[in-house]
Amino acid sequence: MDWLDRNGLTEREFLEQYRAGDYERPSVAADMVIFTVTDEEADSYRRLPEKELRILLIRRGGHPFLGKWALPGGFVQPSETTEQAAARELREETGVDDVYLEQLYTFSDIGRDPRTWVMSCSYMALINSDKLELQAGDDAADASWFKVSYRQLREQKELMEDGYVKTLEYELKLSGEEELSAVVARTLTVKTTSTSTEYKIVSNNGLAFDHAKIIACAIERLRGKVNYTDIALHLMPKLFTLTELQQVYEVIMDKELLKAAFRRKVADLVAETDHYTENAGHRPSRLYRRKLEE
Amino acid sequence: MDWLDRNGLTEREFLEQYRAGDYERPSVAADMVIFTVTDEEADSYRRLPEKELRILLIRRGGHPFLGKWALPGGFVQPSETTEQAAARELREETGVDDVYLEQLYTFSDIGRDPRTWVMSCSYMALINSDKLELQAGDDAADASWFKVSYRQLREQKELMEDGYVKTLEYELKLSGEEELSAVVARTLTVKTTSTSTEYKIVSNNGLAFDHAKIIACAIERLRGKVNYTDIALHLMPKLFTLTELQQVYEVIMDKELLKAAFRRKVADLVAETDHYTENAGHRPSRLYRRKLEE
DNA sequence: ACAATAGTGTCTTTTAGACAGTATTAA
DNA sequence: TTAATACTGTCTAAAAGACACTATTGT
Repeated sequence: MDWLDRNGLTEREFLEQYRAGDYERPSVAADMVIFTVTDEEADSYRRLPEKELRILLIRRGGHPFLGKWALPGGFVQPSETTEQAAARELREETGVDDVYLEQLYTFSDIGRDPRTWVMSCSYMALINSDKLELQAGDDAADASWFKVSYRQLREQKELMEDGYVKTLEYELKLSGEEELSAVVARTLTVKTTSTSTEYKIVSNNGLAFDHAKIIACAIERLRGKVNYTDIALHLMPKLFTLTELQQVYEVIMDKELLKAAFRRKVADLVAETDHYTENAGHRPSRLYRRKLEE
Repeated sequence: MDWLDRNGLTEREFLEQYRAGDYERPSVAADMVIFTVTDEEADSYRRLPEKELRILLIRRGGHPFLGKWALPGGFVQPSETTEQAAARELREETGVDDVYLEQLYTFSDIGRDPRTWVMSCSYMALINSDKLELQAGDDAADASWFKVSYRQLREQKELMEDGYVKTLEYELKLSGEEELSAVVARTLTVKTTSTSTEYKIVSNNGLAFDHAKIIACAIERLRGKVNYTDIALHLMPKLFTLTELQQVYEVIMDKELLKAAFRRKVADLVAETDHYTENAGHRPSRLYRRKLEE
């Protein structure tokens, strides 16, 4: 059936004569928060190394934000989806393919890019330290992994006639080649009729664009999902001990967990192997792998 | 400090001479899944009316997809964020303002709009039946509320060398002025190294563009959040009974709940009032309102 | 021997599920 | 009186939190 529109055109005829209007269009970038977990140097030969949560940043070589650190990313091409663009950037930046990738949020504040109208469709990637090794031969001029810390600083609640406004301030600290920091405020406006959340960058030291917001968004998503999905297992190497897995949960949540309860909880996310750690300076530990079934 | 780039320009100079490149840019639309809950007619004077979950669709008056039903939405202007665009569309379509609004996902499949390169930044809005009343005087030519049903049809698991692929098919049925239906498949690819999810429209009867996917995404978000947030309360009028609230949870989850457990669970999301239902043909019920604190 | 981690057992507390029983209204 | 919903109490089962105890290694 070929329906005619008010000009008497079929759909095919309409599409043939269609020309994109002259109205302005935004550029759309795919920006990525790439997480990994690395080992800190151990204090003593007996002690286990501590885990660190790290993200990849790239020092900007041109204006705007020359010299500041930005998330890896780039503009989406007409021949690809935002997800494909993110995967492409990931490959270009880290040489890594086939990893966990999840869309986070699309940021579109006006003026977020001083050059022109640019939206950022942001993604989170999780890669494990195994894959990180390969990345030795990357050509990214000034890319570097930064240790992440994200802590609540302040909480404030202001009552209104019709509800209240709650402001939570978080401090984001990134330690690596330089020390970067930012304060991001999450404002929760609760009214009888509606609820809305807004993120704002309160202060920013060394990060480009609104990337502090994007990083905060990624950490919150990661923290939220860790407790009810197997997402954290994408940060683990092929074989790992349950203690290592617990350390990863702890570094993500920034909170200590009880061993027995933790093991019960992850029991059906992992499968045991017959391998053990060796030469650890203490009792060997069974190695596990991610369980696919279930 | 004014850093110079490799061409010896300060940031201000750079921005002054900057001109957006000639590369192609996408149009970005903000499309909305607007949910509300309405009462079905009661069978008997004693019986409570059943609740229905409904979304707003608009019949397309021009190509492409002439005559098909589409989500309310429109292109984002350079002077607004995607969220502002969504709020503007919502106001235009329903006359309603100040409601719960949440960004869902940005869809960017190539060819999703046959006219040109268009991404859709999708939003979910929840409005209560109180506000719906006002909407009488809307001028939307062919807008109509459709009852939503979304049920799993089939589950299939295919083992691979390196993991498995699980396909879940859901049937989306929309009943209103017409009967629309679509089957959306969620494909979960689980490999040792990565996990990814993909949505695909298997069949589609009466919906425009990839909107079946967007609606499926919205329902899944709504279902996911109902159990651990107070999101469902945004679908309730100012005053409501706990049974009504339970009906709303049930119609969202498409699942019956036990009364005692339900009441315990929502106990600290609501505040009791001194009002009661009247003339119900049975024992009156206490009316509650959404609790803002906590 | 000992310093460290590995791993398990069990008690308590909290939360969820199940179901039955009593209460109250309009017609 | 009756057909309906309103509301509460209590038992059980499952999950989470807390902590203590035993086990095993390399130096």
